[in-house]
Amino acid sequence: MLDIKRIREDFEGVKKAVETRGNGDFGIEDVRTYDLKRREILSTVEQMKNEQKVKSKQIPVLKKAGESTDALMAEMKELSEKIKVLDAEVSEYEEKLRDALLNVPNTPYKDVQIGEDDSDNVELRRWGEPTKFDFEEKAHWDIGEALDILDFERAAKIAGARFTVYKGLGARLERSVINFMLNLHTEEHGFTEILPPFMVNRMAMTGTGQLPKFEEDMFYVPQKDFFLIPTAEVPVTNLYDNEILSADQLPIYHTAYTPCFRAEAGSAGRDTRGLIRQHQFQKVELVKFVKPETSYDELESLTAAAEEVLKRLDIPYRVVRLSTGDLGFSSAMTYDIEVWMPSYGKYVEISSCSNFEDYQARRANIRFRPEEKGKPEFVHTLNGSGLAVGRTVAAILENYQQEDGSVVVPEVLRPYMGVEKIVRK
RNA sequence: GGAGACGUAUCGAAGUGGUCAUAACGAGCCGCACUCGAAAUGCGGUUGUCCUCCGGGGCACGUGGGUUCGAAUCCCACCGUCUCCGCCA
Repeated sequence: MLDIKRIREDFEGVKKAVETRGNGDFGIEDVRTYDLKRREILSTVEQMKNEQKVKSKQIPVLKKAGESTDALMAEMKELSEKIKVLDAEVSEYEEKLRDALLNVPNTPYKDVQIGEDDSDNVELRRWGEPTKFDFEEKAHWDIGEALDILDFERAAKIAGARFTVYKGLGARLERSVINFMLNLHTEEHGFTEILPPFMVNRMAMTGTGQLPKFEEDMFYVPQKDFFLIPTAEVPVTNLYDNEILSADQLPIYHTAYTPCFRAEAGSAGRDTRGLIRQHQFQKVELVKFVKPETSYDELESLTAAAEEVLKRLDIPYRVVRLSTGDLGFSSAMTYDIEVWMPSYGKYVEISSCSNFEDYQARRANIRFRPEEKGKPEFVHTLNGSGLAVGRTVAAILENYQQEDGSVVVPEVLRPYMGVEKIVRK
């Protein structure tokens, strides 16, 4: 969430920044109202509590001296009642303030171009050229079914639409991609691997910004009030919630492989075929906890680490910077890496690398002590896919397909795959 | 799932209704003294947050409620940890 003090001091500026996302002002006017109201009552009740504290110390003294405390106790009872009423009002406004604040998104970074949606995203660079074929290329779902390595029909029987069964070398390809990515990030990019729970509680979901606004996008386990994680960002970022880290612990780099679960509410009819949009998909995530002054450099290196996966797989991609209108709720700036997908005839998102600045850290209360005796400050958090595994598999199948229906295995994956080519068995 | 114990600062731990929560006691850590240096010893320091008319004040003993003039202390719920039993990959 945003710093309430910043909203107090620069209300118009913050409001304007938030409004560049479209969709109005996200109730930021209410934030100001509740904040004012809360502070007004708080000052009064705190004075009364001070009086209560001072006077109640006289009671044991009077008792010891054998004097009557009746008059004082009666007076204190009255005071106590008043405090109770005002305390309830303070809590009420505090809760309203927090709710309102949780529904205000992050303010975009100054470098982010103002725009309405993804059509205003800016392409920053391209790597490689879109793959050309001298035969009629097929989509990955057709390739996968023909090779008997992807089975969408049987997945639908046991779970429903938007699920996939991987089989044989298909399952092995998915696993190879995961291991390749994890090894690259841990061995060459300095990330420490985490294997987190795949379900989290409400507080974790709120810490990274999925709740309270996006509950309908999540799979929910009512029995325990758990949510299936929509991304490893949630468990991994919240690893350090309510902690004060020491300065020499930073930066912290974590990578995690997890399945991700998304209800895909409201996206019916989009990407209905293949691996692109699933209720469950696998992902290797990159998460960073850094000092504020370094976070934009860290965003560059995080993005570079994710790009490196596609470079080594030798698959063409491009990097775009999202406009204010396309930016995720908690993000201040995001680079999307988009992979060339022949069946779509265009670049498709395969990673989203974001700097959340202190927005998530404030929600999850993740701080660090700048120097020995210094006051704790919020860290900056970043994350990005490194990469989405299903989409990577789809991109491999499509970009490496051969005229005879087989798929050549990218060089770097061969040690993991044990074969150079996927052919129909 | 059943029975029980526990949750206080960096750690161990005391406090079981009042005027000792920055919190006893012990350890750790930081500084100073002593020393050629170290150990030992001695002295001092060592939470966070909110409000503020910048004088000061409020809150926090796992979390949230309740009782009371007053709660770390009594009551209720929840969360977590540990032990025993049951079940189980």
